[in-house]
Amino acid sequence: MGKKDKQFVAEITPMEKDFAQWYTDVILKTDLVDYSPVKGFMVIKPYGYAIWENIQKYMDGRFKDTGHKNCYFPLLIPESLLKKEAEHVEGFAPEVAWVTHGGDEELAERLCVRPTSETIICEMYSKWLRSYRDLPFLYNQWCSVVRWEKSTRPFLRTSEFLWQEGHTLHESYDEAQEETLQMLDIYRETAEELLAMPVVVGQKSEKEKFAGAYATYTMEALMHDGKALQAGTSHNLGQHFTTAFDISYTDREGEIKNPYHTSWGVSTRLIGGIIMVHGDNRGLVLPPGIAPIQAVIVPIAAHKGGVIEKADEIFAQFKEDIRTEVDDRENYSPGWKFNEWEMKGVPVRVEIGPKDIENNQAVLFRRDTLEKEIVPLDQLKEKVEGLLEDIQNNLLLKAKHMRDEKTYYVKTFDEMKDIMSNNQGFVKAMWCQERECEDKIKAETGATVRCIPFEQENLGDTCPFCEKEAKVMAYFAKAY
RNA sequence: CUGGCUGUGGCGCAGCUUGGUAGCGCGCUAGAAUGGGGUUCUAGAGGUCGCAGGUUCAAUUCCUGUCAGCCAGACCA
Repeated sequence: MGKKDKQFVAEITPMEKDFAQWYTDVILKTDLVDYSPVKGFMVIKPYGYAIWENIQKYMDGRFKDTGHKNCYFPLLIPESLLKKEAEHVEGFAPEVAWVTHGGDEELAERLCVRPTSETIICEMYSKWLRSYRDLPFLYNQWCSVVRWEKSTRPFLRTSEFLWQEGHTLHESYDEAQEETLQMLDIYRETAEELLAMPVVVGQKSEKEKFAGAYATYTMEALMHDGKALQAGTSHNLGQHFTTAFDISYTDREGEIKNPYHTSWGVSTRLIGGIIMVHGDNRGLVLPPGIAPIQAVIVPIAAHKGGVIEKADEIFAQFKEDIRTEVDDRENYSPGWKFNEWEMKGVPVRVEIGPKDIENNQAVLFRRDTLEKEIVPLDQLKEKVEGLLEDIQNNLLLKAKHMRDEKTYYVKTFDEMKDIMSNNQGFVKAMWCQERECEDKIKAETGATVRCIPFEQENLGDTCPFCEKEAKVMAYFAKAY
């Protein structure tokens, strides 16, 4: 094999060839995660965790700006609590992990590892709430939860995953509904502005809604392979839990009332979304907003006089405002480093070598378009800052185009079958909203109702799948 | 959970059919040169073949079980 053949592609399976393998190659080779000895449990390595920290930082700020406070509830939940809300247990029981022993002694009541914390939080809320003056409760926690999954993939579906879960109580249904939609909107903005990941927002079908919810709202993103990813959900839980857990308060008129309840969450799954929305055959493409390293400085011929010094100088100039690193490793060639950092998705690369120093310039490379540009040193920082902004915007645009290209309108069941077997992507179609019809679509095409979008379009009067009267327009897709 | 494939130094693989206790490439370590798209030379280190049983004088190789990974379903954030 000649020099020219030894390219990046040798490392990563092209996505057109095998998308699943591409994903696995990318996450392992870019050091985001590793497999642990326990099935379905992943180790998030520093480079992957840094992405999560950036997501956390942004979202935590948004939560606090809207009046929420963080707290922490226990990992273990007594079985009796989990069972209090009937629909909820039924939904989660099959995937719950149980603690049955403390040391050698069997516990009198087994404890489940939280699959989500509604029950334990409601138990505590019932102790805390007394008066309408105490409302609203606006709490959030950052933690991990465990769901014993049958087939797992790092970030997309793991038995343990990191997330945040907000749990709020309100006086009225309207207020709870407003909270539910407000949080979904914050999720949408996070996806679009921070992750450059366009999403469709709307309501889940009865079948797909959260176990125990009155209504579930969701944001759905479309991946490069045409599959949809549920990227975040916000639930209006009505009074289902607050009555089951006997959470009550005295209202303004002196009457005992149950409050209205919401919960909402996003998880490390978002990272899987970023990878599959922006990535290409060279590896990751990280939006500057969450990239652990926004700019990497690669010194060329670093042993020559002044090069390292100049690289350090640029670093010092950048570091306050741009997450920057100097790659001064001596044992790798510049070409090797270029490929390495491209694979790791660093948005901007600064190349600085003897020739540049002579000309008072540096070479800038942007990961999204793979373009190079020569820039005078005195404009370098502002140019990089501009590039980062530009890349962030461009990634969102590109992703929107990709999604639009893979979004279809469907008027007949045959068209739907055709799209699901070939192209794959989002399908917009009218729908009767009946469970039976939903099951049939799933069985015959593999697609599920992703959501009933807030932005409705009228495509006709009949449901193309069962010929009954259509009630709404819905998005359908195969999902992760 | 069902079906298929896989498991051999850090990574990717060969060897197994016809049992006789391991080999290649990359990486790693040391030194030197090189350095603008995965650089070259020299010298080294490193595995008992996922795990547990079984068959056999002898198992990486054959058999059984089990664990883990991948793919496709079913189920689910």
